[in-house]
Amino acid sequence: MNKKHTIKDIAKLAGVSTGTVDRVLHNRGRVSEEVKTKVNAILKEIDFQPNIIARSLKSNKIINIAVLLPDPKLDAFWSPCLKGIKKIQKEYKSFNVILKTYYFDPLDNQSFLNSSDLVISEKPDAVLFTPFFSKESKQILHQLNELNIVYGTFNNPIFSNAISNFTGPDLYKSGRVAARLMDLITKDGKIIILHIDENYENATYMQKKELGFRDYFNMKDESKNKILAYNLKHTELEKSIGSIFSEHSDICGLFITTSKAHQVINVISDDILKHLSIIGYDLLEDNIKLLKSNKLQFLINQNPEKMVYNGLLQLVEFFLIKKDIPQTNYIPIEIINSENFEYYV
Amino acid sequence: MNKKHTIKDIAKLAGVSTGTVDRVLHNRGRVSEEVKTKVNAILKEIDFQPNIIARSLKSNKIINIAVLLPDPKLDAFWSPCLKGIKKIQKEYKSFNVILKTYYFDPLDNQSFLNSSDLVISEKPDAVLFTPFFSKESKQILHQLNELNIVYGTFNNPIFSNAISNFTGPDLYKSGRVAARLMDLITKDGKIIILHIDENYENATYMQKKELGFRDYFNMKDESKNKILAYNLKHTELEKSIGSIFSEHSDICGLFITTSKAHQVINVISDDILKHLSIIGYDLLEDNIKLLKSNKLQFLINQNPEKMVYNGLLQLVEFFLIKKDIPQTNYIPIEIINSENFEYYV
DNA sequence: AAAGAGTATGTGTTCGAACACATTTTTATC
DNA sequence: GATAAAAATGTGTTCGAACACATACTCTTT
Repeated sequence: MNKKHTIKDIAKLAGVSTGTVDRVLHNRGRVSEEVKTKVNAILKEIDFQPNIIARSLKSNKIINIAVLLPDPKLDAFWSPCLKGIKKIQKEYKSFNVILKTYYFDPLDNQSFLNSSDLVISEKPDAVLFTPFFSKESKQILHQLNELNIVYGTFNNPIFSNAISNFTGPDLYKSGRVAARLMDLITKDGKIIILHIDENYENATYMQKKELGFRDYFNMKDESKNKILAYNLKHTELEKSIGSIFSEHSDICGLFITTSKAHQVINVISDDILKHLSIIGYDLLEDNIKLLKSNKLQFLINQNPEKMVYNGLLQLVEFFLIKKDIPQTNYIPIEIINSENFEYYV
Repeated sequence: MNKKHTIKDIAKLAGVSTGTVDRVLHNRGRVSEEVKTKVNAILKEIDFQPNIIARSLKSNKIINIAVLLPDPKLDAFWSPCLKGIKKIQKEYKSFNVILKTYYFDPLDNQSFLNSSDLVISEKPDAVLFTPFFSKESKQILHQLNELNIVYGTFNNPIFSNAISNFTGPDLYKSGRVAARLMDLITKDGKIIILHIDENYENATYMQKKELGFRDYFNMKDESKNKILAYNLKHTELEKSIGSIFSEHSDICGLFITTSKAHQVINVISDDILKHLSIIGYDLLEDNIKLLKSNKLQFLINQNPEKMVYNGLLQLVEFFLIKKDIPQTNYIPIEIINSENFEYYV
């Protein structure tokens, strides 16, 4: 009953030739309304799924997809992305899918534009990119739309009313997950939220994490904790952290909204650390070391590999099986502690 | 440069026909040593990778895979497995992969044997099954080996020296993950490990979780907690739990090693619950309710869907691309709290 | 040297969908 | 109603690998 149907079967059922079925399937050429309706009815009835194998064997179309992301050499957070790219490449090689990777300097918005120009000049069929700098990203989106290039974005959302596609974490939820963890592992005292980043746009979406974090605590009846937030530059970390701790004596928790927890912890003395609960982001080697030595209690994994993998999968399936590309595709917010990190690296 | 080569190219290069190339590739029929060497040299030189698309289009071999697991209607833990099965089915339908699911009663080892007999009588190419009852499972393994049926096991390991394949959690690690969580959310007091299950074999591997859990605490310098373990039957839960709590006054944490946390929590009064930290397993509806209402702090997700998906993937890839089947394939130990569960259900 | 067996190699069809091309049917125009 | 143009539909080839079948070549054996 789960028999595979072919266009031949459908042709027979509809009393037409395979060519006509093909025309109906692809809205190619002309078919009389009457026949069209009949074939479509049959297609629907038996839920016809064309054999992708045969399809991609025949069509020698090559699907070129470009991936644009910050250079992993400049920020280690991005290096797991390469695994996701390789995985897709391997799985879809026989389907004539070709991926090409382009980097930019995450501290330099001109470099972002240059790389995107290069991407666009090569006229790929689709582009997956990190909308790292929001103003420039909107510019790129505009170009891609003009040229009818399919695209997806990943890692951070971009606030644009242009119809977009995004694969990544729900930042608000991410903050709530951290808050729940923090709530469970701290007693009374102040909790400090630290945003460490000099990129303004980046800071914008860090705010979402903060909002989620605060909301969790606000929604609780008892407010055992007072929550304060700071924006710090990583170049002045030691000084800033020092002054925060001298100003507040009863800090019980730190929530670091970026992958830079290791930089923060490095400038805090062990004496103080002993009484602190710290939650950070991302499985960088330096962060994992701290997890192992119990200086850091939890990491939240944004899973860059999965982001890229899922993002690319959507694009690939759009071409291969004409699957719609969803507006947003949230990936799981993964809680990591000292005992389960190895499954995620 | 990364040009795709076909057997036709190779035939031309070697000055033979495609039929001969085919014979060399598959060691089928007879080919003179001379030609064989020559063709092999060319195959190696250009690193020939046959087009799996074309291969599976042509080969009308149907790959029949049977999946044997407890009836989800009798134990809800198993129902996510069906999603994993459907996913593989959909992805590999065009590759002529056909899956068939068989159930057994998890409380009845005869039913397990009956179902496995049925599976074997249908002579599938491969079988993925839960070795739920260990003695019977060894018997099944033996039969499968005799009949040269490829197989994989999932969910729980089976302790047999027969070469096997297992997809599932590292139970020891799972215990450690729980222990780390428990350590962070409890202060001084007793921690109770509860095994709830009437199946002896099942209990055997629950021991592994207990060992991991205990080891974590043993390896710490300070031993703030005393750990006790009990085996309970779910039919006598109320009585047993009652007597445990009347015997020990300073219980601060419960670690329930099965998916039955909801049953335990239901027989504990809210007054007592308020001072308890509880960690359980698996995202059953009843458990999630408790997570939401904060009566349960953490759940560890064994991700039945992923177990089945990964297990089946290994079998499918064995047939499709002759990929070796690994001995063990541990899946991530996922930490779930009230804020991130929705990504996993 | 012819017949036959065994070995080595070549050819042709197939899988299902895509698409170019061929053919038939309908419609418009005089 | 003949003819051309346009519309509708049918047929045949192709993608790359698998495999059945056909053919060619080699070596015995009489």
